[in-house]
Amino acid sequence: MTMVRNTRQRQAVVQALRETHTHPDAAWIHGQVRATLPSISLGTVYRTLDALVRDGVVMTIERAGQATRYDYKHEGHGHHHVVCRTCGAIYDIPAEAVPMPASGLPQGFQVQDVRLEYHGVCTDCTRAEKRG
Amino acid sequence: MTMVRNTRQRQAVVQALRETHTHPDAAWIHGQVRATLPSISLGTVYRTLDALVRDGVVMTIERAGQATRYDYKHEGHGHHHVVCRTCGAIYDIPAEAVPMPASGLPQGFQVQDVRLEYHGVCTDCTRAEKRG
DNA sequence: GTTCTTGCAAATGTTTTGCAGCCCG
DNA sequence: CGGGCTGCAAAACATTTGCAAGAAC
Repeated sequence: MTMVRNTRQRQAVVQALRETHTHPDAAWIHGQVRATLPSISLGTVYRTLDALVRDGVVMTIERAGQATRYDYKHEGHGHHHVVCRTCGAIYDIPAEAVPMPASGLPQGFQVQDVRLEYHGVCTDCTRAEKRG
Repeated sequence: MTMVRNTRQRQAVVQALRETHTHPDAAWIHGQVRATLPSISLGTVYRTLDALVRDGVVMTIERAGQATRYDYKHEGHGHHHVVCRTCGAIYDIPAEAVPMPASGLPQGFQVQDVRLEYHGVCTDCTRAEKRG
C-alpha cells in the first residue's frame, strides 16, 4: 500500500505556495524554498507540485512553451483566472458563479478540476502594441 | 503596415483543422499537410497555428509538457473541453451556457478567448488505475 | 528494516528562432 | 519589386526520469 510521506520538502513547498498570491512557477518556488532548505532540487519541487495537484490542493495555469504557474486553493476563495497572452500576467476573478460540470460529460468521467480562464491582452500590453 | 498573406501553407493548415474533430497537435497537422505540401516544415506549421490563434479562428488546449492541441472554431458549435489527465483524451461538451466575462476583469483587459475546461480522469484510465 | 523520497544530471520533447532565399500581392 | 513567409537546423526551455543514497514510518 502506497503512503504519502510528510517530508520537509513537501512542507516547505506548501508553505511557499500559501504565502504568496503571485501564481508562481516552479523555478520561483524553488528559489523561495531554498531559503530554508538550501539543497532541495528543482526536480523535487516539480515532483512535489505534481503530488499537490493530484491531491487537489493546488491548481495550475498551463501555457505552451511557458512555465506552469501554480495556485494554492485557499478555502472559500474560489476564483477564476485572467491570463495575458503577451506578458503572462495572471489576475484573479472571484468565482461568482462557479460553472458546475454540465450534463454531457463522458460516461464515468471523474472531474477533479474545473478551470475557467479568460485569455487576452492586458492594458499595458495593448498600449505597447499600439505604439508598435 | 503588416498584412497577412494567404499562402498555400496557411490554406492547407486551415483545411486540415477543418476536416478533423480530433483536437490534433502540431505534429499530426504537419503530417496531414505534408500530403499536399510535402516540403512544409514543422516550424511553419507552428507559425501558422500561432497566427490562426491570434486571429481567433482556432483555439488551443494547453498542457505542460504535452503538445498543444488545436481546435478549429466551427461557427454555431461553441463547446467546452473535457481533458483526461492520464491519457490526454479530449472530449467536447456543448456550450449550453457560455460563461460571459464576469465583472471584475482588470481595467481595459481585452478578452480574446474564454476557456472552460473540466480536467480529470476518463473511464478507461480510472479502470486501469484500479487494476494497479 | 522497508519503502518512499531526494539530488543529481542526463534525457526528452515541444516550441522558438536566426537566416538566406522565396513568393504573395 | 518589397516585405512578409518559408525551410532548415540549431537553440532554448520546461519538464521528466534513472539511479544510488538518504529519510520516513
